[in-house]
Amino acid sequence: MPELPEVEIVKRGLEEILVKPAADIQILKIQSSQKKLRNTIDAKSLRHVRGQTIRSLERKAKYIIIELEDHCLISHLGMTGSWRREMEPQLHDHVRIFLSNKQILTYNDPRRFGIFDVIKKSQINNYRRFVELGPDPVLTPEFNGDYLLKVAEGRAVPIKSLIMNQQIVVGVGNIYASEALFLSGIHPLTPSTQLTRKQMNLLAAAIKEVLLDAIVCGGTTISDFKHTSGSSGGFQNFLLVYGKSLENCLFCQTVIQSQVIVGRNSFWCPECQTLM
DNA sequence: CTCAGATCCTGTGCGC
DNA sequence: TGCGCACAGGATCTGA
Repeated sequence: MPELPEVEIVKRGLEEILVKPAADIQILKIQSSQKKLRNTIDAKSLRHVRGQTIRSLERKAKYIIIELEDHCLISHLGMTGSWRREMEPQLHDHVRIFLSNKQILTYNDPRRFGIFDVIKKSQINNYRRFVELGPDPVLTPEFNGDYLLKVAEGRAVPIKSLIMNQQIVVGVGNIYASEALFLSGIHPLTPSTQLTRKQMNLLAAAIKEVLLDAIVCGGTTISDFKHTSGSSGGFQNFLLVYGKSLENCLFCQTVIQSQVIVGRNSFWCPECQTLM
């Protein structure tokens, strides 16, 4: 479900609920389903955050961080995770946060590929899931063509796999990888080592552009991505190749191809995207 | 070390 | 209508 734009939209939605109201909001209680997500939620750590005031929200890669006084709540939406503000419980609710303003914030995740963790604020830079993350294409200027050229050295992987590797660059998932490669005219199977500086410049710019455009549109809803408010995204109406196999390329009318590349379905226009 | 493939889950949609 | 299968937006582990 969620790549960088969707996570950014959810983070902004949570900000509206938790940070924007004039009065500070405290956490009264957190309940966990005790079912395993990617991690097991430590019941003891949930008790530590009782009574703490919510300070701020942050997005790091595809993670959302809710900063409290001494602790942070860290969540990752996996494939099917969502946050919503609603009193009624639903199937696959895993974390329910009872707030001092009498609202309930719930993390729901049918496939349970998501993550919910509580850590001390002082430990955030040592948090194991954060230590090997690459630069953020939206937030950091160090992500550019020169950077991609440098990290591609000695890598035999197809370029699509390279840009989906969160150690190389964060936030790009299966939809936006296909879209960015289309925008930059690069075939997804091109070996990373073979791309020129010019192509890497185009690719870095395309990644930034597509992620920012998708944020402006409120993210991409293919089947179940929802804002915290319950509304859907809009970028699915502007996808150029993802999910469009056998349709015609918008620019040249050539039939769009698809193929599984390193385990993920991939889409491209064989005319606009040439294999080197 | 690098890489491809399997794996963790549930829900949905398709063909038969 | 019902069943079985393929597939889905991610990250991590295994074994070659």
